[in-house]
Amino acid sequence: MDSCPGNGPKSQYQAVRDTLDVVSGRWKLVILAALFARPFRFRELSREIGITPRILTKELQELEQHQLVSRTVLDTRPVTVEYACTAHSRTLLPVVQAMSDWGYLHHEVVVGQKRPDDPARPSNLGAH
Amino acid sequence: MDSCPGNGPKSQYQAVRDTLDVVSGRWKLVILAALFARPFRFRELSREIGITPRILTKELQELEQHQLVSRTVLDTRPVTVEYACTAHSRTLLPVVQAMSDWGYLHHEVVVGQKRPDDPARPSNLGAH
DNA sequence: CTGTATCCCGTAAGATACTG
DNA sequence: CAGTATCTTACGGGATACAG
Repeated sequence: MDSCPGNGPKSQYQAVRDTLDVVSGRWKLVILAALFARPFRFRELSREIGITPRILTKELQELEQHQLVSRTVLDTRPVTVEYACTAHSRTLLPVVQAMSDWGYLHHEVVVGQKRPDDPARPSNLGAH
Repeated sequence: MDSCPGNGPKSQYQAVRDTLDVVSGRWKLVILAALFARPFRFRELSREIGITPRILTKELQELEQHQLVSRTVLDTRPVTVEYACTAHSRTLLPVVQAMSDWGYLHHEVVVGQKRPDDPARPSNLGAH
């Protein structure tokens, strides 16, 4: 209420910062985007998005601490681990969706052309 | 469509990455959030969000290169410079809005209480 | 006031190899 | 397969002082 009417002026920035603190780096939102589609096993996820094991481990641990991914050890032979999104992480879907949408848009603006496999802008994030 | 039905599987991650490449770091989206409310002068913006001049310069330059902020030199004495959001940057509003919303939500979840000045969740981003 | 110039540090993140 | 251990590099980002 210092300069602009209405409410929560600076806390608005703080809210953005709070979110950035949780999904910082250039991997967490990509990981979540993948897990929104379907669960993945460790190695599978690693290859899917092109991230090295070391980084993936760290990112997944941080996401787990924030209740944004679930880790399930499957009783297979050899043991496999499945990572999936959580109810809480699903509240981040609008963020990921908005970023995904904008990524397409910006690509068109900058490159001036659409991507090959882009029928009519999917939006199939929560479609598993 | 390697594994999941529908369309654009991996390009979805790529779209998120494209966006992250543009708004990376923990300042650009905060800067845009501020400029969505109203234009700011350099020093004013620096103080508003608590960022040092050096970083602010760099961030603004990068945003300018992506056509996400406009820089206007005002003929005052001494000279002042006004930064404002652009038409293109306004397309990022959903991203910033989603992040802002989630920041509030997450704060409530984690801290278990709302902020002082939070009547009913504002959403006054594009309200200038 | 609007920036720039240094100096400096912590950490994100990649490469590679290895263990259970 | 799921992860860990090092080692290394790049860069984001802060402090401070200075210039136009």
